[in-house]
Amino acid sequence: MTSYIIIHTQTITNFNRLPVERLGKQFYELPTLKLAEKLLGKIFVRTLPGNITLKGKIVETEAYLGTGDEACHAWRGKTARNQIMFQAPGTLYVYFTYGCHYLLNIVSEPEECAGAVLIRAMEPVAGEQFMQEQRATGVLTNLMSGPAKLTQALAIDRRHNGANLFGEEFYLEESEELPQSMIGSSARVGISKSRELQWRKFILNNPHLSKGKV
DNA sequence: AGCGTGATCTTT
DNA sequence: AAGATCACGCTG
Repeated sequence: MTSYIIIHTQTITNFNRLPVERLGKQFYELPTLKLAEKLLGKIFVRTLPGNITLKGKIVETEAYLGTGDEACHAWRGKTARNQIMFQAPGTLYVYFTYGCHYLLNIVSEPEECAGAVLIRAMEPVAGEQFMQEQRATGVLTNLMSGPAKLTQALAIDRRHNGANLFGEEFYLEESEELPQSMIGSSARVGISKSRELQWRKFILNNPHLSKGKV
């Protein structure tokens, strides 16, 4: 009799709070190209000191694979720069390029096997005010609509190379499954090698995609 | 369409 | 040691 009442109460509490699940390690244990698609629609969460929480929905990704992909930093093997790409799935690979930009990748493939998914664009979901200050613009579609824009909006830089998505500072939230009909593919942007691979994945018609291609 | 900016990798 | 390239973004 008593236990029945407790169960009833818990049910109502859970219903009202609509709990959001964080994605665990098994989520990242997918082939890189598959992971690049499954990441679309997921919510990337980044917390900062002072109770600041920034959230963005991933809308554009690119797959990079250590073997058979000359555009991948690790295609020739492990170096000081690319060693993070050989770590466990769910690790963050952040690198510096063009003298002023940081790019964010989520490491894929088993340890000692290089692979990663570049996060190319997000749609702001929370913390827009902080992002607007970081980016020095008020235009929402210009906050995270590019791989270097989103690291600036989220205050991500070389300090975060090697961090992972299983703590309080960074994690991914589950979201509704995205229908395959909403996913587009194209060649990756800004590379000269492996142009034939359609390894860029994006949510069709989303206004927060990076500029240039459809 | 052009350029800044600096780390990384390749070639001499 | 020198040179080329670069998973980009902004101005013009």
